[in-house]
Amino acid sequence: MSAKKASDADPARSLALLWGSHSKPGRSGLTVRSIVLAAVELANAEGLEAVSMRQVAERLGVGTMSLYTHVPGKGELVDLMVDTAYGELYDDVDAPSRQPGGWRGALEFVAARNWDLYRRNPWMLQVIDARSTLGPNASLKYEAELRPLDGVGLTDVEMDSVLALVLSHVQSTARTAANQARVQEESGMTDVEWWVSNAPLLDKIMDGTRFPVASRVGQAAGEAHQAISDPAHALTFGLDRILAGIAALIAGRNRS
Amino acid sequence: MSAKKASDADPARSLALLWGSHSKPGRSGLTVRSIVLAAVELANAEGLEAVSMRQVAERLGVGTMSLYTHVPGKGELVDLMVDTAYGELYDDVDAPSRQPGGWRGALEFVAARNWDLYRRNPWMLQVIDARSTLGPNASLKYEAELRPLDGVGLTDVEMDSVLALVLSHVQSTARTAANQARVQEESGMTDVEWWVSNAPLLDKIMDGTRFPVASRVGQAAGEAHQAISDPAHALTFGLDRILAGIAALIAGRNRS
DNA sequence: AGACCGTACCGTACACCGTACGGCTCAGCT
DNA sequence: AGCTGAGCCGTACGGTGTACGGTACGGTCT
Repeated sequence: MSAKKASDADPARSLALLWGSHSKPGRSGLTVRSIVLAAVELANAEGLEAVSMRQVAERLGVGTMSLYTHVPGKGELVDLMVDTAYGELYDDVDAPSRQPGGWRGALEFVAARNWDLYRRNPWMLQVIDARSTLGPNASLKYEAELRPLDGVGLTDVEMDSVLALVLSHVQSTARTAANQARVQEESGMTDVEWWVSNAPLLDKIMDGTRFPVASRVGQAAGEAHQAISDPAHALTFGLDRILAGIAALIAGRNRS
Repeated sequence: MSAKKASDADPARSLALLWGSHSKPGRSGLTVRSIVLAAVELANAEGLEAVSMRQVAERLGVGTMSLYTHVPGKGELVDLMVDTAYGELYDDVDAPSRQPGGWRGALEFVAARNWDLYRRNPWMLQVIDARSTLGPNASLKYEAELRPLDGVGLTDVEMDSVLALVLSHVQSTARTAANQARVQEESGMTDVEWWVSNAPLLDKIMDGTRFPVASRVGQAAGEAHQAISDPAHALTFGLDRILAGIAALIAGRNRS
């Protein structure tokens, strides 16, 4: 009944690896660090689905099973990949706080940095949803992103909620963008090309009789964005609304 | 170079299946409909990863390869599953428009219905990100959700952006909730249990010296939600901010 | 009634995945 | 010089999607 499904990471093992000091070069140059780096490179070059133990090993010129001497399993390896990627985010823990524009400028900076992170490492979006084993870089990220919200009039719980909302928006938009890019790459067709090629069929489907508003709005949005969806626009549009909503909350807190 | 990666759906085939009238009972009772239904049941009962061609076939008391007579491949099957699930959403195309509270009440209704959809069919969250082949039910959904936004002062493009923002928020929150539930189920531990059991280690990590704000806020949020994150709270908190931001936009449009 | 044929059905096979197990090789210490 | 323990890895198992080729049956025409 308590099935251990498949390649799930053991949180305790991951934590130990994440915070431990692994510096045993071995006799064929294999290290936890080198394995994780190879896996990340592979993920960015050929997508997360290409990250198999066999492929990572091959990239390192090493037998598949050798990896298991340094890493308990694939799940833990993925946890390590995530924290490594988080390391790119901020130069130091006060980078967001240093931004001009107060909490608003800081949140815009945080959103932009996270957006860049996901654009550079699209594989994270397929992985984050699994769990969040908090390694050193993830912890630093949390601290760095919370600091500019400290002392603006929000409660501690509200600070967490506000940050979570902004991050959730960025992640969701980045996911859409990544999927769109992937589909285009796989099909070799841009959104526009796909749309015009399937237009006759879609016209029959989306006839203005049954779906008047949808066909009108879909048409307008499609022409405006030259695509089914425009992630960059969705990012700024959504962020603007969200920040306005947050500003109202803060104003209310400070007024009372 | 133009690699067909794995089990990706061919959009054209999916569209044909989605809109076509497939009603050929075959000689062992096998139908596109029955296959899709079995797959959805399986996904809800044992998770999306349990939906393999073999398992679906077994559930139907049929050989694995027999499915391929009715469905081109797994990708297309998943597309069919998604549109089937969308069928649960609204009784008719004017259900959201009938809600009290104007556009705001309608959007809250839309958010609630989509939230329920994802809670009932968590597998959709692992699938949606793949692509969005628009079947009949998806089209009806789009129309139903846009109608209450028609004539409130937004441009057509803004209507699309506003709806996308709300749906994106719900989906993102539902994803977090589903992952949390899955982790708890797999580990047999609630968030609280996990937290207290890993507390000593986490205390050493999140010491108030290096991460003062994070440890303080994390503590407060954890105690308030009795979990690492509280999806239900995140849903309403975020929706409130977003709707406030949208209200500001609409007010600006109507003032000018 | 008998023959035919298209389609539904399915058994087998292939290439991939994660990883358990057991054996080999060699660095470093005694 | 000899031993030991750790690094390394070849093989094997059960899972995946699906290509291929063969079987068996329902409906139609003679």
